[in-house]
Amino acid sequence: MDRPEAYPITYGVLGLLAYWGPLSGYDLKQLFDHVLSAMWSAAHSQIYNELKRMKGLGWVEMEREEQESRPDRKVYSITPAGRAALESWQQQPPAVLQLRDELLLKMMFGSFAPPEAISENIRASIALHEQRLLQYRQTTQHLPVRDQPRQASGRPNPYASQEEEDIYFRLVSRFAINFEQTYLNWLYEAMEVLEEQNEE
Amino acid sequence: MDRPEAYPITYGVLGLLAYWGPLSGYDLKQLFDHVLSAMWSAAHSQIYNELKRMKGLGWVEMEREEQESRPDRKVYSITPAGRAALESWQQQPPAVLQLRDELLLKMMFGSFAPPEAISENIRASIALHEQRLLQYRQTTQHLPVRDQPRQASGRPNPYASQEEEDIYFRLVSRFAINFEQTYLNWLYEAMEVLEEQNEE
DNA sequence: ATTTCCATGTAACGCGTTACATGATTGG
DNA sequence: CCAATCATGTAACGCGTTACATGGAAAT
Repeated sequence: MDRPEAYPITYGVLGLLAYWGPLSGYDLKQLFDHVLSAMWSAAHSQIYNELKRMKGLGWVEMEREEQESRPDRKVYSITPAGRAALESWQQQPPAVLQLRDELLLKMMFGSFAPPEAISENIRASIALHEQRLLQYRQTTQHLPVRDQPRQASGRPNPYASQEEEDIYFRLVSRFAINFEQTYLNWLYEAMEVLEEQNEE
Repeated sequence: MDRPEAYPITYGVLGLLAYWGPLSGYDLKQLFDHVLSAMWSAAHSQIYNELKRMKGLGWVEMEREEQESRPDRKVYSITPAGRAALESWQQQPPAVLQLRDELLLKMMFGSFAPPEAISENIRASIALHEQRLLQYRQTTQHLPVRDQPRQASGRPNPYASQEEEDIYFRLVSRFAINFEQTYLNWLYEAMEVLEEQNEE
């Protein structure tokens, strides 16, 4: 059977190139951390690998920007073949969501831990998720400028206008915020339940 | 630097053995699918590997139950060393939550897809998560009987009574349900937003 | 008749993580 | 002074997934 030539993370990189325009590997890492971290994370090493893979597939092109006293920026842009691949991917059923959360796992077996250990873990988790919630609410900071050049062949995206494009971005941001709020509510509730239990 | 001798999934198996009592690899797979799937999934091949690893560490013991016309059941139970490892794990800070969701990734770049493709993906996702929500609401079906034998050396769990143990189980179940509800609400909202957009 | 359940494993493979490697510039 | 930012890669490693392997009993 054929092995797939690309994976979700490949399309994550490709999608960012389609949406944000030409970007370097470094830029892509920033975007992953600030925009996609809620649904798919990536190490910088992996991003560079995906760029190499996609260059081999002809989905992206690379142009070298020379710089002094720093490594040259290698700026990647999506090709027509890349756009076709992105569209084709969109028409295949997505893999099911996966959640991996060691805190939940520890909570599940909380009865085998000293009560202080659990409380401490919950406290740390609250701090973490409060911070994330803040970050999601002001995502637009620290993002590379979106610079989508018009090509001679017409609009690069045949499916949506600039405004319509933002609908998706807003929807996904909303999800990230909803999720963090739900998680935090649960953490606070867990904290209360466990405190009550300790008093009795 | 030392490589860790165990991973979250190792402790998932270990915790189930501590909580549910002696279990076979097959039982453990059922429990993972019905109890832990919300926070950590596992293939059966991996469970058998973890059991092997833990036996090498002395964290579990195996007893063979002979059967006719079927492979023998190998029933594993946790050892005192295993309990110590579980408790020690509980006192270390948990790794941060990770979410991987290809649907969200596709939504992010929804402007590069034919609108019908997105709607179709959302519909399928709604069906999936409605089903999961139902499952979480009636989890206690299909579970192996919990059979925690009293040992000569006293209560197996020094931290919590039977009733207190269930608090954690209930808290985590509650989380799974909250999560699915939040996800579903968002999916329905996304559906509406996209339908409105198509009408204009 | 065919799917599901019971029951246990091995083998191949690669995505994703962590660590290694380098080095000038800027801000606190 | 020291940490962070900018900037790009390679190497090692293994967790986790998918596929392979087997086969009787029971249910639909």
